Amino acid sequence: MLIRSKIVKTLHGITEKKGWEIPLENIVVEQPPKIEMGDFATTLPLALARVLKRKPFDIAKEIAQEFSMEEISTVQPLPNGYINFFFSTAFLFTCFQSLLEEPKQYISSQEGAGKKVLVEFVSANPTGPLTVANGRSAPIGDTIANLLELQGYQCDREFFINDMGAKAQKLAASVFYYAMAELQHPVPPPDEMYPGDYVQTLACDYIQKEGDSLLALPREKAIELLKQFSLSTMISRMKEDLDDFHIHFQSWFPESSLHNGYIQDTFNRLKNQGVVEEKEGAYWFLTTKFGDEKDRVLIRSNGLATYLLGDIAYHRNKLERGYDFCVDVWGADQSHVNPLKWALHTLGFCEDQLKTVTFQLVHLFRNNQEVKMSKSGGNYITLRELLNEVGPDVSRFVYLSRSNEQHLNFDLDIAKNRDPKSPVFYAQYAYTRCKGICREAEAVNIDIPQKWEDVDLSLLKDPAELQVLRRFAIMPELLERACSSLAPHLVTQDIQILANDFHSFYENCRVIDIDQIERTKARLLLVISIEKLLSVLFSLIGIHAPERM
RNA sequence: GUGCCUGUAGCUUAAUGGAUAAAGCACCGGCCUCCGGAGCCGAAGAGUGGAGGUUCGAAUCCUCUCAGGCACGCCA
Repeated sequence: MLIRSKIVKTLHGITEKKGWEIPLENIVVEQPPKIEMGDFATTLPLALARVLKRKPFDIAKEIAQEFSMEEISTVQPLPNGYINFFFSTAFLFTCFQSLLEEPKQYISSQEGAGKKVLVEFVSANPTGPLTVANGRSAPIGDTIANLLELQGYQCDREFFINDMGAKAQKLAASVFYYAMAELQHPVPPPDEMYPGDYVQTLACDYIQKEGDSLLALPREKAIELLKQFSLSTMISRMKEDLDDFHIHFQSWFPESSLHNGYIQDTFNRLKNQGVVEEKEGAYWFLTTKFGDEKDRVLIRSNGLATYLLGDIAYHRNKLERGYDFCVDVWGADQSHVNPLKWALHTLGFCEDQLKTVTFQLVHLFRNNQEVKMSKSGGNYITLRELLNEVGPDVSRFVYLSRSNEQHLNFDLDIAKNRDPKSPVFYAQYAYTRCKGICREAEAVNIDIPQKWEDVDLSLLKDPAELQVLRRFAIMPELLERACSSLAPHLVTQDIQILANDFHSFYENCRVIDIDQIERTKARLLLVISIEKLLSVLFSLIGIHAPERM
């Protein structure tokens, strides 16, 4: 059990014993704003003051007297009504030892044991390349999945391929136009030409592979073949991009696989629940019943399913595959969350089974100028260009440096050229320094301890050393919070503060000192632990841990 | 016009309704005879766009307002 929940329970026990009525969930235990204020604090006396009509300080003193936990050495009631808690040295050493033995297990929990989760992200339309805008979804979804796995969930990553839409059709028609022109049999251009140079390239690639075989086919058949070719080409390119971004999906789920009656069946179920009505030749989902401003079309008057119906069917399918819940990572331009939730509710699912994470747009800056992008105008920067320019580590770190709901300003000049202003170097440098210290220790023939039994931990008593130990102790709580709030950017923050603690320790405590060999060993063990913890945290956000820089 | 998101130090950003709003960058002042100075320590700098309200307590919740972004198709 996490230490914070333990403190809450202990406090609740005291209130029960005293006959003070306060629900467990109203007991606030939080990290104080400043390190001098301890490792945890509670505002319980403030909450009780009004009910009991007593001074907060008196209540605080009374609670402090009753409070006893082996992990807590000092319980400090304060005149303003707070109670501060300080970890005991024994607890700090216990955490240190667990971290050293199994770093990943140390920061994980069994919260989600036995539960299956599907994280769906990116799912970009396969009619164009991944861009820096929809690319933001990739590290967010991947890190959320990593965090869920850390909390014990069995987690799969899935990419939904929208291969049945009008956009795919439009792309195919444009490719057809270019292909026929290339084959000296020009046809009139489609009403709407798909933008982007890659469209014409697709036509040429097809001809290179298949020759002039298109000419022998009827128009519809030719367009269909070009569609298959174009989509599979774009998808394999996206796979390559994501691969270089160190992101791997367990499954790539094509919408077409639902077009075997499953979508129709989903529609019938909704209809049977009385939330569908025929109007003007189309079938509408009566979302106004749920408070929507207007109803939504499910089946168009031409008989084709809308994107919404397809997505409803897809989510039904996901939940029927046995996942306890789904996490969807969506761009802010996706606006059908509520209709989707209402539909799932109508189909008998619980609304909590769909958790959506919305992220805002990305603004790119170069030379202090915003780089304007517009996908419909065919003017955008691809994820591939970003990867080539700044590399996957910096890209992932910057993508995760703001909360999802904030617009992200991505400064290419700072990100590239290994500019030290980029926070990723601060963190990776900490890791490199750890490695450097170990190399130095070996160079002067000091045996590097591997187990805590080999050293005298009580030699670690400098404030900077204790600060690192306290950070170790709190780390599982920080990650639990990042996971439960589906906020991957908190991990980059946790990395920053740990790196900061390490750099301070490094400046204040010289590790290698041949005149104090026992203390050197204790400090080396601390360095090794930091290195291990950083390495696990880096893997959570998918960045590399460099031995040297 | 309607809906959603966002306005915090010169800049980029933190802050599960709680303590004197926290960091980094830039600026200023210190720190390498010693494990990588891509670092550390210190100083200065905001009362959270504005106005009300709820609360013992608000950057956080509510109302109004100003500013920016996105979405508002029988597109996906």
